[in-house]
Amino acid sequence: MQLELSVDRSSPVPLYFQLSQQLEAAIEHGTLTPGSLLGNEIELAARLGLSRPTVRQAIQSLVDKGLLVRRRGVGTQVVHSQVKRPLELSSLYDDLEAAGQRPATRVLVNKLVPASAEVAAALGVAEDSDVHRVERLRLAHGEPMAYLCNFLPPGLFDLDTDQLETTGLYRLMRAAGITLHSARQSIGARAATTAEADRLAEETGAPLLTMQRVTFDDTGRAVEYGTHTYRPTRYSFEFQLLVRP
Amino acid sequence: MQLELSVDRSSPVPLYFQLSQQLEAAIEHGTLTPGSLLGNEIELAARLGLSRPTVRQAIQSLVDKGLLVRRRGVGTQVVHSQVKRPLELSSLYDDLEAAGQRPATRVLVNKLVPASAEVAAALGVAEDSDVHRVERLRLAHGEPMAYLCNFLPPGLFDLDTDQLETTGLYRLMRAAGITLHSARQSIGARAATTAEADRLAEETGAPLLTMQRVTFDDTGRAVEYGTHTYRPTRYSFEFQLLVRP
DNA sequence: TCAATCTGTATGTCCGGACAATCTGACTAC
DNA sequence: GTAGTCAGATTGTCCGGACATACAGATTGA
Repeated sequence: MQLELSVDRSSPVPLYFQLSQQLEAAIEHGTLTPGSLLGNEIELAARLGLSRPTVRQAIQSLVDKGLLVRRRGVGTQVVHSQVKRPLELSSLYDDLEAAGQRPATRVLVNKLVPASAEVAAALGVAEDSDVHRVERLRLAHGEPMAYLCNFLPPGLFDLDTDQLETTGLYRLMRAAGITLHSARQSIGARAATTAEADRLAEETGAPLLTMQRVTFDDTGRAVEYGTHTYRPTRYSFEFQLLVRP
Repeated sequence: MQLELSVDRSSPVPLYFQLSQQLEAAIEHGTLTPGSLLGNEIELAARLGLSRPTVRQAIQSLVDKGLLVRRRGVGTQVVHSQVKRPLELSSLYDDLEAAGQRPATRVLVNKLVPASAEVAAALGVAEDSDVHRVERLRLAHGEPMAYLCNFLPPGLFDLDTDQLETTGLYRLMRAAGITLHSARQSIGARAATTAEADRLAEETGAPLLTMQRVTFDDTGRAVEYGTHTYRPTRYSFEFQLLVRP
């Protein structure tokens, strides 16, 4: 049976993107079964009235996502394994929301403070210069899940406490026109101090999962530095990795 | 000043790859400074005697690596931030070796065992069928750093204890012709049991960093399932993430 | 003075074709 | 029977061109 594919040339959506989305949907939906050959590019292009480079571009984007594997002389196959999504720069808020956990946020602190040496180094600003300090408690089902402490350089965008309570920090940044580009992360663990334990309803000395992150926008500016602690009984980092070819 | 670029058409190395490597080296070396424009593609292609698609392919590969940013109507810029390497599917052995830590491995167990339900589900084999069980202690500077417990389906390759002591598991798999494709990881934390604490020279109840991982090859087979525990005072997961556009 | 418009420039998308490299499977020779 | 060889199939690389689109800065108008 042939897969039903078609493209709309009057649409402003690029042709290769239309095709890659349809293929991805077919894989997701199970119409294209794992291990099945995709059929050769030439014929596929002819069937759709597209050129081979356009078809290749569509296929390539799915190869980059890890959904397809190409083999010279063989063809293009759907990957067997259950690839869900290759690790993205995710926000805890979005993750929880996607998991249907209806996250809540309590803003504990939202003020300007002088940058410590550590924060200044991470954000690339002068020591003791003003930076935003935001402390938040993230809850799911009424239970505390994580304590988030973030520092942001001033003047980036308006840090409204009400907005911080109803959405995630990354979403606010994107809405403010900031193009996130990359982040440097560090995940570790340590025993909870008494203050940390109190905030997260754990006991002193209980194991905590920690994450530090500096996020950069596409101009190379550091736009956020965060120190987060998670309750390991409630949260763990799950992600899919791709081997870079 | 113009960057010195050249391609060797007699080389079997693809032209776009030659170019991307030279550009990457120039960025690494500082010849191309962060924020500098790369010069437009048309002229670059003309200067090198290449076509624009080839130049674009070279540039695109560096954009995918996060080293360059393209802006329509503006040009292609070198990213400011200190991108080191976007998260790879790394092996602890390679990581330690790259950090100059001269890792040592002590193989505690290397035998065939019947697969438990958990292992069978992860590897996609029948329950109670034979699988390899490998337990290793990874040390750096004579200090235990991590306890690694791995399960592998039988018949993949020869699991030699001596080789396991002198190199990493991933390197052995690659050497055996297995093409690693993706992995599903989960990073968490928990308190050490007495047995775990003894192995890692920690105290019972001390926080441990945990990682579970299933690795797949390019045919979709699960080739390895691992449960690792790390001493958080000695090890943390550090990596760079890219925002997928 | 400030805002809207225009224009140049650079990347984004798309085409059609050509040849090379590699894998699979069948055929052939020993 | 086994190993080597060959042919077909399919992706990999590369070319040259065309037009669309978006951004930045200069120009123009109010």
